[in-house]
Amino acid sequence: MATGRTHRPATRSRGIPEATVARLPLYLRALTALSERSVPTVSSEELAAAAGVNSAKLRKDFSYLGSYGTRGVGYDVEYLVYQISRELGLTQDWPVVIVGIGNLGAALANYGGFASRGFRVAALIDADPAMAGKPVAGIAVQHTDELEHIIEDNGVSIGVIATPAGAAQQVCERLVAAGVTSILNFAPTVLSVPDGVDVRKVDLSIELQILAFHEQRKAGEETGHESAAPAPVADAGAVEAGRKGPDGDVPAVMPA
Amino acid sequence: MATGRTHRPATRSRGIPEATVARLPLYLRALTALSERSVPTVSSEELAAAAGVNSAKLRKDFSYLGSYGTRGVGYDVEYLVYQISRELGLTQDWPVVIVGIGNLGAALANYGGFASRGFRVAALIDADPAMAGKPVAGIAVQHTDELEHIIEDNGVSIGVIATPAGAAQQVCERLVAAGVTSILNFAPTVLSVPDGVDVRKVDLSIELQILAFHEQRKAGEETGHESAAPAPVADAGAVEAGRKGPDGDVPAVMPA
DNA sequence: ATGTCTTTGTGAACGCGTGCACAAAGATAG
DNA sequence: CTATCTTTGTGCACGCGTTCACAAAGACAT
Repeated sequence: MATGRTHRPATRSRGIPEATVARLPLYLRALTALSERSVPTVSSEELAAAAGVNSAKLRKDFSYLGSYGTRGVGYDVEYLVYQISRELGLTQDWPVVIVGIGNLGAALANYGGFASRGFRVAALIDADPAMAGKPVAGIAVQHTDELEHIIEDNGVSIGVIATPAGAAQQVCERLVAAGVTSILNFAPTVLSVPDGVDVRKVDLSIELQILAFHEQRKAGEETGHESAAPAPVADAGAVEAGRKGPDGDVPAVMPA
Repeated sequence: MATGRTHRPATRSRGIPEATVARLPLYLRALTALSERSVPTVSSEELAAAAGVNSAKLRKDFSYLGSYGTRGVGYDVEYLVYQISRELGLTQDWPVVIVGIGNLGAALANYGGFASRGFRVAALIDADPAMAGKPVAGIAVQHTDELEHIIEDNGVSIGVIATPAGAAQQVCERLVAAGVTSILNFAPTVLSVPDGVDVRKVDLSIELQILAFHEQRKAGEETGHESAAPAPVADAGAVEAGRKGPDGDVPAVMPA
């Protein structure tokens, strides 16, 4: 998982567990694919396989939405697509602003899946005056000065932050002050926001580090240490990848 | 949270809970910042605030690594940076390949946080012959034909998939066959992999949909429906954002 | 050396999420 | 109409993760 919810500790929304909400988009995607192939119905087993989850879990997830299946048959694909879309709020239009049009921001602006499913890029915003007016993904970039103006005029409630880490908190505060209540943060920083504002983060660096942890573990087991004692460590990994730094006792100095 | 772990149901690695592993990078980042400011020690309270978590949780997390704190004082910043780095496997070099050099792939290649902390972009791979040889982020893009060759020669065990959804599973299989055992997937598809291979996914579209769900909920509460009954729904949201589609009973047709 | 004060490390309780396993419900055939 | 077969919906138990609250440990002053 690349993100983590912030705030809202156990405030299960309307009885639908957070874990279930996080899977609904997955089901929706699988269902949309079936719909395009004109498949009329699916069983929980088939759909679960397509979404990569357990069928019992899927049935329980759907049970939170209501009884939309038919016993002995399965679920009506079209109907379920509609119900999930509605539950997720995708039957309405969500204008979104992207702040920080660097490599990543531009990539996001160009991302096709963005436009689909009710999301619409209302504006691209960047602090660099040289960027202003330049078209990215067919939309002219606007200067940060316009931020509040844009949010209010378009009724934007979802903001995407793709700025450098240093600027993220400040941008966040301006977005929130202007009326944004949901933020998707790509900057490698912890954002602090007032209650009522949702933040989800996507952090490449964290994901890689988690993978590295497991990778190291696999390599360690492979070469023999079964580690029952607290810490044999010290020479973990070094698999076939040559290089293995001077694993001394001096704290490694970490850039950025 | 933007991603979700796949496989490895309850295989707690070496006694360190998965949830803790996922937070270690967060602590490391906060600690690194402190280190750069030459702060010698931190209390669990301070560090927890910086990382955006509960102090009790942080202490319990650290307790899985060992007793690295001093009661009455706190934690030695440098020492902790080193211990966490070692635990995460960041004291060694991790060559990484990025497959799919479109907008996103290029953004990832240019991402600074990539190079830091032991990760090194070993190669950029794309299926488009026209891309071959073109430099992106100072590295010449190589053709997909070279994939197996590159993986083996560089001892790559971590792969990043930034291809279109349609190509992801196939690329994944080739990566795994060539020896990659950890995959970070940016393509909006469920990847199926053999046991022993870790997959983490980052999915923009899913994140937005989760935000939309909560956003809709907030808007609904605001305008009055406290929803005790199963489903008053139907006119959720439409806040001040003008547009509100014909919210009829015909299943919405979803592009892509 | 003794006492006070701060902060860690953890035992215990609780709640959420998952998965099993089965009863209920409906389709379908005879 | 009855029997059989399929598939949903869910009660229940279990395990992980979070949080509280406090005892133990060490620093520091006297």
